[in-house]
Amino acid sequence: MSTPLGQRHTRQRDAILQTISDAKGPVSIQQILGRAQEALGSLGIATVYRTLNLLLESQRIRTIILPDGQTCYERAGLGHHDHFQCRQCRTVYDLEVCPLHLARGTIIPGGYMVEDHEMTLYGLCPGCAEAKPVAKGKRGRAGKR
Amino acid sequence: MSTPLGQRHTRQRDAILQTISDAKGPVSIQQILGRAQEALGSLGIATVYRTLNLLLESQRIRTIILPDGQTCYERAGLGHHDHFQCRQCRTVYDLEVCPLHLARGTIIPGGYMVEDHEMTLYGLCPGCAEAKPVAKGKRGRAGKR
DNA sequence: CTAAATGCAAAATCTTTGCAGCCTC
DNA sequence: GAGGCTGCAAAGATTTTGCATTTAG
Repeated sequence: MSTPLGQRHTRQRDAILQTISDAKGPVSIQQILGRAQEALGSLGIATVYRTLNLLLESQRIRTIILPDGQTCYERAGLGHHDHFQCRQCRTVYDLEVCPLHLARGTIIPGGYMVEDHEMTLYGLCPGCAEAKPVAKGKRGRAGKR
Repeated sequence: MSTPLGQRHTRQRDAILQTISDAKGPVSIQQILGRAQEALGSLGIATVYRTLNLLLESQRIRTIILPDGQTCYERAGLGHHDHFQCRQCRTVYDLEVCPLHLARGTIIPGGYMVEDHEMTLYGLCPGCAEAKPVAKGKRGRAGKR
């Protein structure tokens, strides 16, 4: 009861938190498992789940559930931000600016008083937009088959 | 190949689709099961899942996964709309107007080209706002979260 | 050396599937 | 009356938990 939880520093926890911190947006459990396994050589899925729950309890990470149902995790304390998922590479990014201009407390049509929101935007990320430069005129079908 | 799927009309399917149609927003499987059971007396959860999948395949309903992970269903063909969940009664409503003013194709800071979005707003619905008329001067439980 | 952490496998959830009997058409 | 539909229970899939062994401090 006195000691602030006898948490120990292990390679596994290190790798898991590092994986989340290194990402530029929310990452899924499978991504965490895969990337951390690369760094460790081996890692059990149960350890990942347990570690994530520990990190959640200690408020070091946050759960993000995307509209497609994918459960992801990201560092906590980043403040409000929306997410962007690229339709091409499927990567999820954190957005720096919130495109919704709606003051907290605003009442919108229907009589709803808005306090907060969660949003995921979809489209093309810079990398994919560059790799696939619009397909307006010609060969939009760049060597796909 | 000629008949449009030998689908039959049953009390169960009727009740399930009716439940979804009657709702003013997305409803969860448990809500569907509960409400349809009230109307039918009995109903197996497997039938609900099977019926929902049928309705999904025939594009009569659509799946909505809320940021809290809850999987809900709503009638299809309603066009783009965002959702609003009341913090008080937890009900999810369809919004008639989209509060995000962002033209399709707009490139936002970070270089992301936005095509679409999914958003859930949170706050107080009219009913709950009325039942709980602000708590400004009085025992305001300020800074709750 | 002691207690916490890991990893495996079993348990708990949620969703899908197999099958026998029921009910539309 | 035939074949689709329902309901139960078993099978899958995902996440959590129990326990023996390993490991941090």
